[in-house]
Amino acid sequence: MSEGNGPGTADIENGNQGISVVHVSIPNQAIQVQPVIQANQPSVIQSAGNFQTIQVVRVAAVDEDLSSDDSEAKKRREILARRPSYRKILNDLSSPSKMDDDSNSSQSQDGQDSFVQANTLQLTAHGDATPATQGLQTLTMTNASPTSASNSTGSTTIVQYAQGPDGQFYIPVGGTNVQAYQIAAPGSLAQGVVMTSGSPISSPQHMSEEGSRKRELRLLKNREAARECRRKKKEYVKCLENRVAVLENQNKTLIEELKALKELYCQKDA
DNA sequence: GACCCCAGACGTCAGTGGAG
DNA sequence: CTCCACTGACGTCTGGGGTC
Repeated sequence: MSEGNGPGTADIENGNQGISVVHVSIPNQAIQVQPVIQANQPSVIQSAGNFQTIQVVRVAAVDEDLSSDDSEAKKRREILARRPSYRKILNDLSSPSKMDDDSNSSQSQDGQDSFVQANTLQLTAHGDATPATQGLQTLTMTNASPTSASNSTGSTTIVQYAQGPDGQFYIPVGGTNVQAYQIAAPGSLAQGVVMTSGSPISSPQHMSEEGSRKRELRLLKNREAARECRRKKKEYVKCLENRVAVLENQNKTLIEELKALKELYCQKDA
């Protein structure tokens, strides 16, 4: 849903495979919605937080392509079998889950800014009064997902660290609220002991200052990437679940249609 | 309250694939 | 070939719920 959407607004998406999704958000109070849908155009009505999300799905190409050649279907199957990254999958689908719960429903999810790459880094000095963090560096990852990390704000994700005069790194601890700082000596970020252990594992002598700084930066970036990856994976799963719901609904409609036609045929026959 | 279990989130490592 | 982003796997932490 685009950001400025007020009550009674609608978004129209065009996903692949000819699936058009219309999202309508209406305040929960006293609504009477009678979506006009054709027989072969099932609707999904779900409530999301304070809004009713009415999803009208038109599965056009899926039905209309039945008569087309098999090569396209093969192509599609191949693409599915190859299992590309979540980013690619979701970019292709361009239909991020709109039925998200509270955490995501208020975010901008028009399929564009949800999946932009966190590809630019900006280092800025950050004044901080904490003695251990004089010269605190702020690693700002612009274009990062708005829904990622607890310490992300808007479209930027801020990761903070500082390096003391002894070459040691100081990393904020405590999630959203930067409350305490722990010493993270170069090389101390070994698996499993990351933030909880203050004791270095390998001696700093073996690692040049430049090398350790590079390592810390790499870890910071990888940390953020992992967070982003998990978020995308969740969104991907939600997207799949939504599609399952839509297809189940369509299946139900088709079965009912078949049933009605059968009855009609039997009546005519009798 | 103490303990256990479980789900979810996190950070890190290692492997992979694409871009230059 | 190197660099980097992405992602699966692993271990850890944390909060909630259930039981005693």
